[in-house]
Amino acid sequence: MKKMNKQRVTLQEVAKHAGVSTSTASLVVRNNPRISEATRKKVLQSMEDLGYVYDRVAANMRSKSSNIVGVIVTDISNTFISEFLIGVQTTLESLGYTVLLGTTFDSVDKQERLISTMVEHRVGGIILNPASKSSARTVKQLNQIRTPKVLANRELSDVQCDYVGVDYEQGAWMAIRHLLQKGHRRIAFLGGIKTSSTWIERMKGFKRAHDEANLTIDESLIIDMVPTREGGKEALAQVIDQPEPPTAIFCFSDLVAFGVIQELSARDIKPGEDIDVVGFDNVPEAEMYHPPLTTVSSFPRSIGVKAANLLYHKMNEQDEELQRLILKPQLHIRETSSSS
Amino acid sequence: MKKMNKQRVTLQEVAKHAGVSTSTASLVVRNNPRISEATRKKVLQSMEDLGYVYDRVAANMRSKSSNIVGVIVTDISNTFISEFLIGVQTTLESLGYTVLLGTTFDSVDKQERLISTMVEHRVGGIILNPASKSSARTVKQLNQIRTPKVLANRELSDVQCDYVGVDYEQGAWMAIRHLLQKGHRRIAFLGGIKTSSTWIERMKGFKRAHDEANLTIDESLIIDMVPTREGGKEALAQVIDQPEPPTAIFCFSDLVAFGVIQELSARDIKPGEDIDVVGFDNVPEAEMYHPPLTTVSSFPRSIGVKAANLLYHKMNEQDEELQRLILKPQLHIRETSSSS
DNA sequence: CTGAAAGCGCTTACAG
DNA sequence: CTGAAAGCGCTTACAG
Repeated sequence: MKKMNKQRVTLQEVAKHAGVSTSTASLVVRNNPRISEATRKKVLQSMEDLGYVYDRVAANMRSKSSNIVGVIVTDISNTFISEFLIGVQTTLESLGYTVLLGTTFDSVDKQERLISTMVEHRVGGIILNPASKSSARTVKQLNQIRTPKVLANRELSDVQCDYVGVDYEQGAWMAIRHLLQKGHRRIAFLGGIKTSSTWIERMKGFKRAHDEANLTIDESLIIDMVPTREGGKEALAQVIDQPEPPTAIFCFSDLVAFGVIQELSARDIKPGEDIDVVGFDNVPEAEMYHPPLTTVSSFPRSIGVKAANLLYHKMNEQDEELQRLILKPQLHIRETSSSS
Repeated sequence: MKKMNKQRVTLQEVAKHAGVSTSTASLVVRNNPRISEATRKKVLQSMEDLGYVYDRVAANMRSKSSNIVGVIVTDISNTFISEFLIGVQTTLESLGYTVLLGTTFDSVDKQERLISTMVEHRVGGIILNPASKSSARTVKQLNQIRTPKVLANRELSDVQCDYVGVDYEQGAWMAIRHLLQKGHRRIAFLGGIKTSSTWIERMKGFKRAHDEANLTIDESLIIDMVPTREGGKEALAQVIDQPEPPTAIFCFSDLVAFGVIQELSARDIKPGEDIDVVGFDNVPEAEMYHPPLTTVSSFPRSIGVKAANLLYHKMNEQDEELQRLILKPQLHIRETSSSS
């Protein structure tokens, strides 16, 4: 809580200096066209002379509006999220909004507090990339707040809310079908939290591809684990020493895949030769990795852009209809699954 | 600009409902201890009953304070920056502040606009990771604003401001000395903008190490280029086809090094065998890269934490003394320079 | 320990 | 096209 020592120049002082009323000065700062050119110039000159700085806080307060948007994400160090955030930011900024950022690190408690903080700060809208274990309490909280909001990357059932994300099921299906076509019959699915919609959707695709090939899934090859590099390592360790280890691995995310590959290398197992690995997200590193990682594009930046635009509409129109925007994923076949 | 349709419950209504005065209610929300337990309970109950949400905007407005801090960075997709941002965010959040985020993408114009926006939003303080080409105008703007501010990662001469960063000179010196000890005599320095303090500091270390070994620097081996993967590729291309190519490469950042390695691979030159490569930053990918990259730790997260703490002090004490916090870097020798 | 009044710096009706 | 007054939802002195 910082006390401002130096007091600001107010619009009133500007008005007095320019010899006009405060309301006239107010119209000038807001570029209202019904002010004569002469008056406008006079006021602008006074603003310059006095070093006036517009006070958006006071303005927003009185007009009961806000050009701040709250954006809550799980983890900025995750490339997928930072790309998403860039999409959100650039779009909102170009629309004249500024981003109030919160990071949950996937903690539901933190998420709850951040949502409250955002509402207390009277943001005009909220874009939320929900924590993977978002609970019934979160749902209740979200349904209560009247601030326009958009969910991104992960859907929450029972929340009446617009949503932007990728068709995870389709992405997983494409990846698995690719592996099946290569002749694999024992495919592991590593990483991700079983209760999260992002995992469930991938699982559907995983299952659908198996069903279409008349294959049953071996549950012991499905390991639920935090979607991080460490999680990937750990999940791999659990699956690789089985009597019948998998011949291919579908990873929840590229980050998980990097952990998996690292652990494979530590065991002298060569990805792309001894075992196939597929990731999800197509982060920039995937292409540069050694070996380059087969993965599914999920277009985080586009998701960000679309989420921002959607929120913008929500904020500026009384449009009641909920929207769900689902982007189509794309499979990139690289060396971790290219040898045939 | 979003108009709030549903009107909020005000503190006045809460007070009336609880049968106390507004000022008493105000003291309750601020946890002032001089309110009796009975009154407090009554008011809290009314808040609950009415679904009251504290309005920080109004509170900050009246008390002329702010618990929002503006953080302006060059690029979130850069791992160094996102790590820095995590340090800043977690620290500020634990101190009760929320972050208003701006990204300049290294554009000075954008930076200027973002600083203005932050000030107009009356942030309590600003943490700025300056764009590399920050101009005299930026300096003037920064010196004019009275908001407490801390510069991070890149120093601006002529700006009266606290600063937190790494000892880039020392880091570069360590890297070059390592290469010289390995017997290299023609070391290139690729990437980075010559006018930025981060480049200048590295150059000093580069030069000092050469001086100590009584070696002169070949200017043709120093290529100024945007510090990105692309910049690394391009810089390498300029230097590798010389009649006397370098035997080792010192890169401005790990990102540049990744570009350099990629371009080397494309030319079938093996980093760590045919040519040595050293990066700067020690991003998480450096260790995972193929081959693992020798690099210098610059501790972005610690920089973020320290910048946030420093700003916190600036905001809460009239401490006039400017501080410069310079972290010591650390050299990590890995495969791109380990064979001897 | 509690209350009535004024004010933070704007914008919003409403007059002219 | 411009002005005087009221008010956004709080907190701040100042009384009691």
